[in-house]
Amino acid sequence: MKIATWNVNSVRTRLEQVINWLTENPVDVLCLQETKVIDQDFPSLAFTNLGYYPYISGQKSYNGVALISRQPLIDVSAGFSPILPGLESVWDEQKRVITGVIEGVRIVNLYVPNGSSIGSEKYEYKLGWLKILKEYLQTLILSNPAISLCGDFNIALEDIDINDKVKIDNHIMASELERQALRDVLNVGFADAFRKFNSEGENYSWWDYRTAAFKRNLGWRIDHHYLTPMLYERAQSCIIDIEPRKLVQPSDHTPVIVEL
Amino acid sequence: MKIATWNVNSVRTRLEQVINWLTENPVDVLCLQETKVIDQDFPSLAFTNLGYYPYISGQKSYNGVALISRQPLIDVSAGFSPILPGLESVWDEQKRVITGVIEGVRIVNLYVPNGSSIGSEKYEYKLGWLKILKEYLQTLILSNPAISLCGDFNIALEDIDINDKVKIDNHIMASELERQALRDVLNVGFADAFRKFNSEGENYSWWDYRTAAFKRNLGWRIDHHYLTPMLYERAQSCIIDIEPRKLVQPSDHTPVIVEL
DNA sequence: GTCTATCGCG
DNA sequence: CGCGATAGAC
Repeated sequence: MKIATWNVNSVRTRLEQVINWLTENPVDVLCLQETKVIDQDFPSLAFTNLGYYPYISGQKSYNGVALISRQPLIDVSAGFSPILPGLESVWDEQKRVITGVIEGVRIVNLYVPNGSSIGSEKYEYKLGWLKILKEYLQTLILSNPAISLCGDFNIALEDIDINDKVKIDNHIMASELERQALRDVLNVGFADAFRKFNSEGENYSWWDYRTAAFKRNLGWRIDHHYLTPMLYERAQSCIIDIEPRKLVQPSDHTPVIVEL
Repeated sequence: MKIATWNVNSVRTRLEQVINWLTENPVDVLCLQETKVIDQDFPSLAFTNLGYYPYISGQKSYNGVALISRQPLIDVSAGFSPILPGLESVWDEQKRVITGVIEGVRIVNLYVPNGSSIGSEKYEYKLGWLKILKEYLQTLILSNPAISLCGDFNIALEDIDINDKVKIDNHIMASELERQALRDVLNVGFADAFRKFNSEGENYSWWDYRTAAFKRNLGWRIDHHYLTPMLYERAQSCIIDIEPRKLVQPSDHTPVIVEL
């Protein structure tokens, strides 16, 4: 089973690229982030025409996640609150979480808040959101220990995941508090699929649109697949496909694919 | 000599279409309106690469005119004030006039104000502008009686120039005051080149983007070539090329070409 | 740099 | 409907 994660930075603007990529790379589940579209305007037909089942959770302008699956998913839900019923609904105003089950594997697709800058209100929101995420995963794992967690985490856990032109010290997406919060999430029982197969640097999934970052390979590895132990053992490969980032009018992120 | 007028509704957005059209239709002078770009950002290179000489007068966002000539032009000037030195400079804030001479023929390229709605401030500006235009042409004609006047006039002089779905009575671009003002301009000594060759209705140069106007052929003939007597006698043809209006992302206007 | 929403304009 | 400008996000 192949699962891909891709922050497409507007599914409508990127639709042709996404459809072309999915045609060339017929993964079982494609996890999209930053779809930037309300559900009624999501271009579902383009995916159903390809034989895929789209499950979507979107909002206007910002955020938005989707699961595009070759087989129907079961136990699909969006947001934290279906799993954490007591939760204040404010945590689900931003559409950043969607999950469903295929062949016994629970796929969780995330768009972690960016955090803007260290110490900002959005930074606090990001840290708080990661705390909720931990509870969410702790709950999910009780009923199904096979979880494949992926998405745009907006965090690079190790310095090797960041190009060396960046002054990492207290940089957003690399600060100790963010890394600590993410490690705390992963301590629920997840391991990084990419690092099972590759311990090299200069493997990035995101390059800023500005300053010709892609051409100079000044990227970050912030899009991840994290697997619970059974799935981690089962994983056959995890690769970053940089081809879509080379196209004209690309997303600033590129797909990462794990094979289970 | 062939002269074309085309309101391109942003020369930058339409650049590929304009270059393709000019390659297929190598007219001697292409008169553009609504270039919507300041002079330093005008895509001159695309035209010089084709062997044309661009003469431009633009502003940010709105208006903007250009003469694209196969031969260098002489006596080029933009705005009314170079010809009417006493004029208040406010009449040249909007870039709507450019002129130059080729083979003894003075080309005048206009983007007449739209006028918004009857009785509005913009309507009064349009009427005032046409008064200045008359003085401008009266002055020009003194030193050169061979004038080819073209552009987007935003006025249909006769009901036959307007599709019959429009309630013409007191419609902007068809009101009696606008028509009177334009007739007054033409009385300086100009005749409509198109009507030398064609007396039929349903010949339009502009179709509103809204309400699928082009598909239903609900157009207006508001882009004109007006000629002083010598040139009118000399005119060989005047045709409207509706092909560019059929393209994807077209201008709402299409070229009109006169052959002298 | 790129994308979205909103606005003025036509 | 489609263009450009602007503001906010990332």
